Amino acid sequence: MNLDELLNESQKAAVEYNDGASVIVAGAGSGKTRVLTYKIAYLLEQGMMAYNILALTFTNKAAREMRERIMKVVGPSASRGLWMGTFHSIFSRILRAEAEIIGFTPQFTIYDTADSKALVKSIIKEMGLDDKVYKSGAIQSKISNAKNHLITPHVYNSNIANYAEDKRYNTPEFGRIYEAYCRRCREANAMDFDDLLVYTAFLFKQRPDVLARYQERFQYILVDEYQDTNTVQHSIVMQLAAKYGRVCVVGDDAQSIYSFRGAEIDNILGFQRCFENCKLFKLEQNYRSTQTIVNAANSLIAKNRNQIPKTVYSRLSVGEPIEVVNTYSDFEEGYAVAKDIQHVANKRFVAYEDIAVLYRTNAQSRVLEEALRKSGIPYKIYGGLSFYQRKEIKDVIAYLRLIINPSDEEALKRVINYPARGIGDTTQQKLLTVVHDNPSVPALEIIADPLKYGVDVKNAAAGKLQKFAELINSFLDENEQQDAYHVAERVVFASGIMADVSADTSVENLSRKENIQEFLNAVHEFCDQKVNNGDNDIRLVNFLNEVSLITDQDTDKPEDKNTVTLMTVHAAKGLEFTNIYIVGMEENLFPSMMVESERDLEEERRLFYVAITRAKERCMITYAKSRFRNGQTQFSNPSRFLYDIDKRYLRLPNDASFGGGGIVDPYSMFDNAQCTLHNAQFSSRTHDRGEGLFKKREIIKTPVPKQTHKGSFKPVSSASKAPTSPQNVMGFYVGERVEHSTFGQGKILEITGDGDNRKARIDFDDFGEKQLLLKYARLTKA
DNA sequence: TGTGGATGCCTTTTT
DNA sequence: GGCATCCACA
Repeated sequence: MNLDELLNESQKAAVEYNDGASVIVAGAGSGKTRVLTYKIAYLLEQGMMAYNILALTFTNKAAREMRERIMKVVGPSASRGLWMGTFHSIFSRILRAEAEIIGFTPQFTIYDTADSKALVKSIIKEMGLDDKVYKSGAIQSKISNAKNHLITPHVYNSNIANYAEDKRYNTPEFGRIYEAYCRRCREANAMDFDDLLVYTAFLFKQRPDVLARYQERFQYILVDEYQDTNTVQHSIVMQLAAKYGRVCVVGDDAQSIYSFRGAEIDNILGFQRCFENCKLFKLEQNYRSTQTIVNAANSLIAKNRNQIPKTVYSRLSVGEPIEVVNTYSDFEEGYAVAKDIQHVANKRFVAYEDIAVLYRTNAQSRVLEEALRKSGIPYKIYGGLSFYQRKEIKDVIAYLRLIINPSDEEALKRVINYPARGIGDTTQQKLLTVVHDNPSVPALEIIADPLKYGVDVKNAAAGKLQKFAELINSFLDENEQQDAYHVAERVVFASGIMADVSADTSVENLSRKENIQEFLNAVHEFCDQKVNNGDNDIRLVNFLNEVSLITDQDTDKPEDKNTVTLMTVHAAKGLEFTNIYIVGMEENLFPSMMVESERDLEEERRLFYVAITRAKERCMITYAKSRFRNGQTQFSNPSRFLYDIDKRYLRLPNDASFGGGGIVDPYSMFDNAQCTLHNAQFSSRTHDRGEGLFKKREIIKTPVPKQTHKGSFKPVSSASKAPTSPQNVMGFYVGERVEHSTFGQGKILEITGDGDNRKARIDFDDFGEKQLLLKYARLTKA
């Protein structure tokens, strides 16, 4: 391995320094994975054993790809035993090995977010709290947030300030919910995603002997995407590296976009201070994008105050400017993108798979999808429901979970009456009360003989419970004898799931059946692969351990090849495409409406930075004047971020109009003529191109009669065509003649109110003056 | 106990 | 607009 031939100067320096701690700040497209790969290869070459190296990533996909690359460089045998995986998978492995120390069994279940929410919900219900005030989703994320900051229920409840704060927000019982939640997880022998990290951190903290073992084991620690680590992850890395200090973290503060999940950008910003003589390496040469794209992205991110100074540069061709396109509506935006895709595909011979359309929110995908479909462009949408989140798959998995961990209450609740076996809510409630009152008795034992344990049910219900217990027990027996595939197959048929799914032959049910079949195939494949690798331990428990941490990102299917990719900007991180389209570049969408602080805004800007830097050769940015959102047409201004990019790198929709400090789009003339109303009522908000432009909440909500919307917004035939006249979409103005379905024609005398409360006083020819709420009036222009 | 129409909500989401 | 959830009923 000759590093001189493989790496540039700074990459090589970063690879070769291994005496102590280091941070590698890797700009977008600077060969970060390459450096990590060769660093590990280099360590192996220097004589370090593979099993002494720990490499942590955030996704299974990243881990797998890096493992494959390392295997190619050093060969399979040298890389065998490498500890490479996600934080969650590595630490769940450690926790299973040490489970008894922290009061779990090695078969503990991993609750996904849906399980956590369901548990929170039942706790709220059992505590007799109002679920309108205590929303399970919000409570669950607050619990997650507390855990991410290593705040246990005990610590939380010892701080009176927390209680005062919760009281102020009308949720004084949060602390008790949190405590109950942790207790119930424990009783169910279950950990949520956060617990996998939290328990690891606490285990190391409380048991120096255990920590010492792992410190010896992991002689060298590498962490990818360090800008995305949260407090717990940082704490674990610190503890493991404390003894030898041989740790290397890699990341890019400019691409930190997960603070809403607890990621702390300060972890990477301040990492150097955590170790004495910590070396800092910067990878600044971008090998992905044209100079124009890199420069444009730099000029954007320069507007952020909080960052590690660096100069990313490209030595590839200058390339063409980023094209900024505005359209009247979101529909036309979709067609503008589709038209351009056809252009680059036909004229420049760019393959569809080298093209991606990126958006801020998943909700934007629908319109784009429609435009691409009607234009005959093959596409694939990332995100949405993953295979393992589908109801029928979760049902099957719940049975499997119950087999491995009969205390798993969320799984029990899911399957006890699915398929329907006459065990209704009341019976379940009565049963669960007794289960909770007897934490030392296995739930299955109570189900098998409910009357003996005082479950307050009739004989008929007791019999149904008994039968259910027998079913599960027969699965347990099967699991003693058989491999994962045979158990899963037996469950699918004997539980009645297959019969239920086969019962009706509607289209959606057909796919449910296929999904279950596909799931069985996946179990089979898992077993095959293990056996092929010489590992004959193909018990269900092994399959389940893997499956609970798997996501859809990991399942790339061959039939998805050569299609345009549609995804959120978040999902695009780490990927690259020849052509990138960034759509919906509007105020209140990108940056998001939810932005509340300078910090939030900087994160949105980084998100935009991530989006731009996905492009290798060409990037197009679009924004629409009107957009159908949450059932309403909303109007918005171009994103402030467009003004952050040095305009030397942009091709603007109307160059002449750009100089004055704001993008004035061609439709604004039209706008002024039609929207006297807006001028009169919102002049300070909509037409002030100065500071007012960037104020929050500047969307004008225009109630639109539903039918009319569809008719008037269908794009004509091609996207380039001038926009169709938006008849009754934009709102109405004083003096205008209108028509009402009951009152006939009339003239608007006055318009008052805001948003949904907007009213019009109308003088009808035949009915005289009436005051109508625009929201309901269904007026059309006469 | 299961269903259906009304009601409410709504960013991003590596595990 | 779309989806999940909930209460009212059969």
